[in-house]
Amino acid sequence: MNQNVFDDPRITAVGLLVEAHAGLSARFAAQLEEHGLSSVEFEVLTRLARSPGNQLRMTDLAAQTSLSTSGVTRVVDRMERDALLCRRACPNDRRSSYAVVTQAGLERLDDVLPGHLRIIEQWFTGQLDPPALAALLDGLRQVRDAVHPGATAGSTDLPPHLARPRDEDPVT
Amino acid sequence: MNQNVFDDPRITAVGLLVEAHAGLSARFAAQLEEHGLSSVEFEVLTRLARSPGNQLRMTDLAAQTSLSTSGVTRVVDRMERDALLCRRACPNDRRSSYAVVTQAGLERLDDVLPGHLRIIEQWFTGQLDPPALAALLDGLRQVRDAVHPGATAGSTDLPPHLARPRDEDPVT
DNA sequence: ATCCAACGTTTGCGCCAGCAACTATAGCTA
DNA sequence: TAGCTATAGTTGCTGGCGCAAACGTTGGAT
Repeated sequence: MNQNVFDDPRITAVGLLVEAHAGLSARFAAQLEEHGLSSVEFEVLTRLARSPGNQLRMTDLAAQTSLSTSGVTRVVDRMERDALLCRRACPNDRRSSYAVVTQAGLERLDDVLPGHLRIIEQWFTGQLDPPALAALLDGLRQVRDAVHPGATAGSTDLPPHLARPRDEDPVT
Repeated sequence: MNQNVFDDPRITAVGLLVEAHAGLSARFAAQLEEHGLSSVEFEVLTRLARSPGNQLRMTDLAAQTSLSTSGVTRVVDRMERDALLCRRACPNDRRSSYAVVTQAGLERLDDVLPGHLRIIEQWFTGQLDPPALAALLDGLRQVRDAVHPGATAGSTDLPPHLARPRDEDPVT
């Protein structure tokens, strides 16, 4: 085993990405926990809250998160028990059901988001001057586009899966 | 709920980091699986292989990975069963034991590393021209140094799994 | 020498997630 | 209409992991 392999700049690069991600994720999780949310639950809340009618079908929710459909079933179970969202039958397709954020869920999100944004700024975006941040984000975007097929979409936000015009009623 | 919140550039930035990381991780996992390794096992192998004597104490291994000590116990159990490493009593401290990579473990690593490096180059470092890559890595390093608990020692009280006052990370 | 607090590791338990099997519905084809 | 296949969601099972308790060990204090 050649020791120098581990000094390969490619290994170093991956290490930086992984550690930056892990460090940020840990900070997020710590703040979310103060509000009684897991990272997954937070992601579910945001995905729903930004969707038309504050709702998504279970399958679409699974596609927008890193969860399988069975994982979504169980997260939604827990969050429904905690009154953060509720299931609603789909009128057109009796196989489907929507997960809909409740008022309590939206309020929880309102509680969490300011601190969440503050953390991003404190530990991530605020760590670099604007040109350096822009360069970082350009690089990340290029890697993301390469590695995440289907993530193209508008240059807008997280959900690459907006390219999933699954159902109708475009509210916003 | 204000819809514009989700278009906040800070949210976008985090989304890019998370998706780039998730995409790369998925590629890594796919290749590792071809060689019968999980990501955690690969990390354990690399951490041990680059340590003096190809060995680390369980606690130190836990500090260098994202695992708790109990997690390390179990991953070492599995890898010992698969003959990728073995435990060895610490002569100076009978509480401690070393995890030592076996020849088979080193060979497995040799099998995996070329493809691993190829994947990094194909989907990450090779996606950008050298100056852009340097800028990306500089940015990541700055964020890493900020969020990395070891680098910000003494400033905050962190959850136990974040508090890693050790020399954990010879990677970068 | 004894005590005791801290340490290293393992183990019991519970949570969470994925896979695959299952049920129910939808939609096409003839 | 009947039949076949694809789809949406849930559930049984399993494995991985963290927390906290347990156990042995260490090293310092008295």
